[in-house]
Amino acid sequence: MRETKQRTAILEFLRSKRQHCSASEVYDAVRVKIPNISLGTVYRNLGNLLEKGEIISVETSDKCVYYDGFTSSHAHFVCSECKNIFDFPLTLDAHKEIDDMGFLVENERVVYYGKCANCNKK
Amino acid sequence: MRETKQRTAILEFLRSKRQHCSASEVYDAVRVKIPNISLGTVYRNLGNLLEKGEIISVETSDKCVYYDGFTSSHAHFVCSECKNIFDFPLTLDAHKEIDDMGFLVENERVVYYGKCANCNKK
DNA sequence: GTCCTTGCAAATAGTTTGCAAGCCG
DNA sequence: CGGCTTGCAAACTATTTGCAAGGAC
Repeated sequence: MRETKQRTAILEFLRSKRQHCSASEVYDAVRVKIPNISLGTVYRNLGNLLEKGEIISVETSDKCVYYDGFTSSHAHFVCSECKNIFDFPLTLDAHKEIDDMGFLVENERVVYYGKCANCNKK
Repeated sequence: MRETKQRTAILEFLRSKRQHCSASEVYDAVRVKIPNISLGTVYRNLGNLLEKGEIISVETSDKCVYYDGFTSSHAHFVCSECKNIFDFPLTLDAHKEIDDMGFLVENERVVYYGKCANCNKK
């Protein structure tokens, strides 16, 4: 994978922004630095980075995919009210039972849906 | 929610088929019984049933959503090799810590990606 | 009869892709 | 230089939606 200013900018943005972003949010943000970058390039790079494990993705009930530059295993909580996404640590032995059956877990995605502490109070 | 033959057929199919299906698989299956049912109707009903909690959905790395008529909480394992989706029970206290922080978990989605026991052997 | 639901077809929208030009190594 | 990468725009594809006709209650 070659290092290009486009790819670097995308990765830097996702890592600096401690929040989950859709492709078009990444596009808008990176366009500040590289005004003529194209959406296609953003998608291609997000795909590459995902494949190399440099970023991860989260599916919400929205139709679009969210990307996250913080890759260490963690669970996501999606608030149905304020739409924020929160991070939580993952319980380590969650898939022990599955391992024991001979399955190889390469990746796990844990997403909780509900109301965050703040919205739940109201 | 009115009971229509379309909705009944869709739900029956998803419940009888102990497997996860995309909208178009549901469409194809239901079309055997109701030849002139439309894809739009399938999508509308899947949406309704999802909202009422009569079915659940799974996102895989594919771009389409899979539906499941077996609604009791369970985790999914998606095999990257044979593309099959396996069900596993969920550890019950997985989100205790999140509850304790005042968050309300209404729904949880746990998906493991990797190689199933069979493909892992090869 | 009311109004939710359907079939149809057109519209959306996120994402992917083909291609010629550009740039990294 | 070679070939991965880009910008652009057109193509795709899953899903949604407007509308008039149909059917459940």
